[in-house]
Amino acid sequence: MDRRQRKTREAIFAAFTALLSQKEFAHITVGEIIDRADVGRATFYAHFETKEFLLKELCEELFCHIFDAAHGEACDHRHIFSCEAPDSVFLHLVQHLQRNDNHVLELLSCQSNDLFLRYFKTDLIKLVNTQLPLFAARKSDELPEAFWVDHIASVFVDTIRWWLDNGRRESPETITAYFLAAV
Amino acid sequence: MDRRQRKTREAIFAAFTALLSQKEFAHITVGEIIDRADVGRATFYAHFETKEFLLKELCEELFCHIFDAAHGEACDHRHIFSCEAPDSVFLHLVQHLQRNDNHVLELLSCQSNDLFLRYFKTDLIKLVNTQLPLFAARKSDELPEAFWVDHIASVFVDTIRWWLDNGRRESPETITAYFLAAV
DNA sequence: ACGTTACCGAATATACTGTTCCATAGCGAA
DNA sequence: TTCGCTATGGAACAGTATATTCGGTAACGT
Repeated sequence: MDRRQRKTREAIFAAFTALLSQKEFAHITVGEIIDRADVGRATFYAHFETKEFLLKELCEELFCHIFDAAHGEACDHRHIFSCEAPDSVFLHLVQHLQRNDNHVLELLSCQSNDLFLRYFKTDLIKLVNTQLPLFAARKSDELPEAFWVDHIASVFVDTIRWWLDNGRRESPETITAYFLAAV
Repeated sequence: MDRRQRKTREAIFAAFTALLSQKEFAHITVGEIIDRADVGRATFYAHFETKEFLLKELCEELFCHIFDAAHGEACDHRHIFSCEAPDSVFLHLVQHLQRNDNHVLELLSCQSNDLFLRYFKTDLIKLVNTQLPLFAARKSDELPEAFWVDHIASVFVDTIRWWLDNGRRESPETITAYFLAAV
């Protein structure tokens, strides 16, 4: 990829991320993004069709790192049948979210749009599918598998949102415990 | 209230509701609303400050009916210590949602915005607060009350959304059972 | 050093918002 | 019915945002 393209793309991502931590997605304009990124208007549209596509690509990039790490973790556990606490995948996920510098948390809060949440949940469902045995004891037989998986992912997102809306006072360990106790 | 005002208001509500069942809130313009409602631009802004306020007032009107009925039910149960299934409040809520002609279901689906969902959940939390004993057995002691109430409301909304996203194939009784089994 | 390509920046068409104006028709009350 | 009041219509308006177009320029990879 051309160095100019890469630099432009990164500048736009950086500007967009910074703006996202200040105001909600809906109120961010292309004008603001290109001002802060210091690129031309035409350049922006050469890279991204719309604001929404920009958000989508940003999500893909962010979640790629987060969930790849979590998935790797999940695979490790299955391979070596580790004796560690099997819920550590979700704990690591929360820890990753908290220490994260990419403003993912701001994006997950309800001040942002629900597009972001939908992308997040889509990836989360894949992760949950690898962790189903963890929740087998809690599952009532009458519940369809599809509902159950969606439910677990939903509760995780809801728990994170509750955490954020209430000032993130709890530690990642506590929040993970809440999640596992609630699901 | 002036008959003209009332008619205008109803025309705008009707047009807005019809549009909401066709496209998502964000893409609806004031121009479309006043075209369909057949009112002047100035008239719209005499009634509603913005599109968002229109949505808010519509929600208040819709939820007022739905939750008042549910609350009445809840009160009845407490007063007469009925022997009926104590989960009937939520069953009635789901039934009300299903038979509802006001397009509430379309609005609750993820195609709509999350403003609507937030308003819904706010009212739902009030209802859940009157029904806490129902869920007392499921609550782990380590969970804070505030988290628990929010969790129950979240699971209800998530269940309804799953129902809608999957084509509303299940009966209200089944969905209520799923909700109670999942929470 | 070369041809290619991304970029700038300025201009442009289009669309939506929210406000203002006055004339008019409908309203409630005497 | 009559009268004063007010909601409405219709149109114009400024302000803002989107998305596209263009030719000149500078940076790129080979």
